[in-house]
Amino acid sequence: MPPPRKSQPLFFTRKVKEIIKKIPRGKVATYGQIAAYAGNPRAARQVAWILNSSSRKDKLPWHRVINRSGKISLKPNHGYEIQKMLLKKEGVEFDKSDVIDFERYLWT
DNA sequence: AACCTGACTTCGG
DNA sequence: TCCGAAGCCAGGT
Repeated sequence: MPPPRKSQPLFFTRKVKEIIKKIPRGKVATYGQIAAYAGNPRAARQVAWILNSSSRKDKLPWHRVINRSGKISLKPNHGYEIQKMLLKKEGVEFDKSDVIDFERYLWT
């Protein structure tokens, strides 16, 4: 007989992880965008939580996720510089205000 | 077991 | 046009 399955609600989390893994190298996505793809346009917050919670163990490209303003949401000395470095490493450019150009780098 | 919080986004006044 | 509040899911206290 089949083993008991984990609770259903993890659907979103799983979906979000799948999507994040699909973000190609050198591209970025926003929290809201990912949430929308996962089925809940307003679940952007959970996306952030998932990254903070499972980015390490699931090897997610967390650095490719930024906020709607095209900027990094992490605070300086709390990952901001690391994320910026990782993106630059992939060829993503930042303007004078540290904003990423969606026209060029947003993953659709 | 209930309440709080979080790397955000959107809607209403 | 700007500011305040709600919304969403899961994990931690």
